[in-house]
Amino acid sequence: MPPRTKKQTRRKTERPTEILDAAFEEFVKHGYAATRLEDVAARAGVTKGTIYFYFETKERVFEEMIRHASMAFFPDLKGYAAELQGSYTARLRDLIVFVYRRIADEKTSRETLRFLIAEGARFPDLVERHYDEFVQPVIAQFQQILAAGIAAGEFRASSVTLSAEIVMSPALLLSLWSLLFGSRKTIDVVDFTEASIDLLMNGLARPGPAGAR
Amino acid sequence: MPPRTKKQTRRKTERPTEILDAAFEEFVKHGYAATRLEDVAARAGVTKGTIYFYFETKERVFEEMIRHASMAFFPDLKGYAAELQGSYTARLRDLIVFVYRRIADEKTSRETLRFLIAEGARFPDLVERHYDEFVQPVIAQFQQILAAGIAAGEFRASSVTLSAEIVMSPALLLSLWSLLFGSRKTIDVVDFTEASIDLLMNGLARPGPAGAR
Amino acid sequence: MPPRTKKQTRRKTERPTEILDAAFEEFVKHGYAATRLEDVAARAGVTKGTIYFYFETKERVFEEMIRHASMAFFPDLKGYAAELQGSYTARLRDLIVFVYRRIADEKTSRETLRFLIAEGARFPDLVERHYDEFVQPVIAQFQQILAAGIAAGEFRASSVTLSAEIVMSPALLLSLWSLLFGSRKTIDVVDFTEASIDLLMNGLARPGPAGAR
Amino acid sequence: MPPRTKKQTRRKTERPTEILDAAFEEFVKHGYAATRLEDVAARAGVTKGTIYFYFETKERVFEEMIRHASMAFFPDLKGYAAELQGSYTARLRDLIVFVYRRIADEKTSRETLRFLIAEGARFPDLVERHYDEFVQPVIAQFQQILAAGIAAGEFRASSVTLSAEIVMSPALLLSLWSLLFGSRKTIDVVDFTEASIDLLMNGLARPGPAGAR
DNA sequence: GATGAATGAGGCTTCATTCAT
DNA sequence: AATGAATGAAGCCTCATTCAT
Repeated sequence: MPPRTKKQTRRKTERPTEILDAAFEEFVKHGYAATRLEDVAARAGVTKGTIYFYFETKERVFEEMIRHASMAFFPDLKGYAAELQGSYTARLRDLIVFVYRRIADEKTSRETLRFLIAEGARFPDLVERHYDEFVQPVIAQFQQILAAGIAAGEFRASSVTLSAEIVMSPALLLSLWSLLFGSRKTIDVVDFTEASIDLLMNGLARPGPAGAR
Repeated sequence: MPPRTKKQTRRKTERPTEILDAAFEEFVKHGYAATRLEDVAARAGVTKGTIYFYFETKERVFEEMIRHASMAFFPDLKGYAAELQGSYTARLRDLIVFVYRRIADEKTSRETLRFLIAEGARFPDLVERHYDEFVQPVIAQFQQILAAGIAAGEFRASSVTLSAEIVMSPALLLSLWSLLFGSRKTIDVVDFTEASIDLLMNGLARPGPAGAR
Repeated sequence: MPPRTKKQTRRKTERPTEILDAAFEEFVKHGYAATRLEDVAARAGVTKGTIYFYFETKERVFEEMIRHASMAFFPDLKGYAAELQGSYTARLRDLIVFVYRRIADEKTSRETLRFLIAEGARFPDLVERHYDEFVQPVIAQFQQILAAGIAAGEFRASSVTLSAEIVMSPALLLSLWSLLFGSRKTIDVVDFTEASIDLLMNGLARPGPAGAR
Repeated sequence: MPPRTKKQTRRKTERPTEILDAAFEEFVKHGYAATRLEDVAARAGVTKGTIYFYFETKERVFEEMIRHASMAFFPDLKGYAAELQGSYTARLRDLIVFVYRRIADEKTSRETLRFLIAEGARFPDLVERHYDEFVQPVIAQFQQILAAGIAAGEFRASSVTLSAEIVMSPALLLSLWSLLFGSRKTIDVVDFTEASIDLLMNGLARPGPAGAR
């Protein structure tokens, strides 16, 4: 097997990915409008023309980049949730830790959130897609545990319906915080998560004889 | 004093404001980069040149517009907080309703959040300023009530410190939700707020003999 | 009256015309596609941007240039035809000389013909407009004289209808000749016109007792 | 010889022709500059690279395409003219019908005319070649009949020299008409040809006692 | 012979900014 | 104060051309 063929082949297949990776970095640095495709090309080690060989327009590059970047978000969500064991309290905690980490800690999901907020109006399909693929499923997982926990008598059944969105709120705040203040004002993710869980678990707990916790 | 002069004067004074109002609308519609100063001028009923009479650059227009838009956010926060009465639970609830409404319900603050997320890297001073003027003070108010409530034995003293940011999380999620999905996926603000308060109050409550609530 | 104002005013009014004149020259030299708007601008003594202040796209420049160039074609056709006097033979001759000169001799109409042939598919409206404003009226004038001449017994009434287009044919051949061969293969316009007229007049003449001529 | 080789060979031989045929269609549709070699390739069922295997540049493709297209114009002109019989009037009529049909009726010659008019400046050799191979010979044939007819006393000897170009004029007008107006404004070719011949024959006729016709 | 990935010069178009009036 | 004509830098995109396989 001659190395050339291999390299060529690898190239042809990987070029789009390399371009999208480069695009992610540049779009993160400058935002959609201020990013020059020429810089993306340079970062990817190709020239302008090559980008247009694989993508029709700058908008398409952006769209595909988002698609590419979000592939790694929750490939395992369903599998993870399905394997959760123990009390619902424990399951909820595990899921929270898992999801918070993904949302708040990872640059990719954080910056994708920024892109969607900033350019959502220009790319409504992307927003829609993210809702269907990530937001809705995550909420569904939380909802399921919450409902099961209530049914099992482990969680308090409130007069008002606790929406799963509330459970996710702190994670989004962490993400937002990072987007806005970067490293200038730091919130300790672990502490913050713990505090959120603490509050939530107490809020969910049934007012039992000794404050079930 | 002839009426002309008066009208003239009024005009002169209001021009910058009119321009900034127009700028807000255009920047909301297209984002910073995609907004054309010409459109801002047209919306304000002036010509491009006029904008440059009042503002040095497009960036300045943007900055001033944010400044202008955020003037109305919390002019009364301290006054409001100072007048709060009743149990700390009641005070906390009142403050939450007050703040949530401001953050989640008003287009101005919502879109300002979008601007800061989208263009914060280009305008770090604006972000800094918003932290100092709005984020920090709001947090401080919450912190204060929380601390007082704990001191008074009304709130549970947790092993982990409940940061005020957590209390604000649901409001930001509402805001984000609106920024991302607009009117497509609606969350009922009142219900959501009630549920958040319900959860929070239970989470804060001391595990008393009968589940204080 | 200060000279500045005058110059300014003159400029504002004449700029589009100056640009179109420059455009004509450049389009003639290189054709539509190969003409660079930057060269047009340079020739007009302005910069690229100025062209876009007056015209939306390159296509618009082209269209307007054609419109502008063709203004001078036959502003006086009807007036000229109306003033024709003498026998129909004489009138026909005069009209032929008048029209041939315009079509065959003038660079403007010649090059416009080239533009329409070359780019007509891209600018169907222009072609349509030229038919309505120039082709059809010219034909009508010829038709009228021919009909009147026949009615007056001056021209032979043929079994086949002599269309006016035939009368114009030699003029178009001259024009084409010039477009194709430029100055390389010259046809003497005056001689050619005379020969055409000679042939036509004999062709039209009634086979009278002594060969009316 | 295995069939493959045969097919292969046939292919190899026909490839350039297939490409030129495809090029003709594309150049007709979009003109020289706006035609993409990629589209030519696609139409020919090959890839861009293949075109460059057979032709050096786009200009060469164009030149060869014109050469190829014009092969079928008048392969038989001399033969045809040589075989003409009967009176010179009859011969002239036959030649006219023959030539008009070729010039006015066939898409290939018509579009070639358009190419020469549109791009002649860029390809002066092509124009020269067409003059030598088609224009001049056709004119020569007409000239010959005309001269012979005059010499034979069948045609009138005018004081002005009747150039053969005049005889061809109506055919070119038909061609032009089609180039400009396509099928929108139609001229009936047969009627028009008849009328042209009618006029010409009368114009050429000697003013005999009874108007020879 | 044929492919198709890659190149890069070149041109159209946009728009923030200037400035004479 | 305000206008609006004019500028020119900058970026997207096209496509003829090349070349390794």
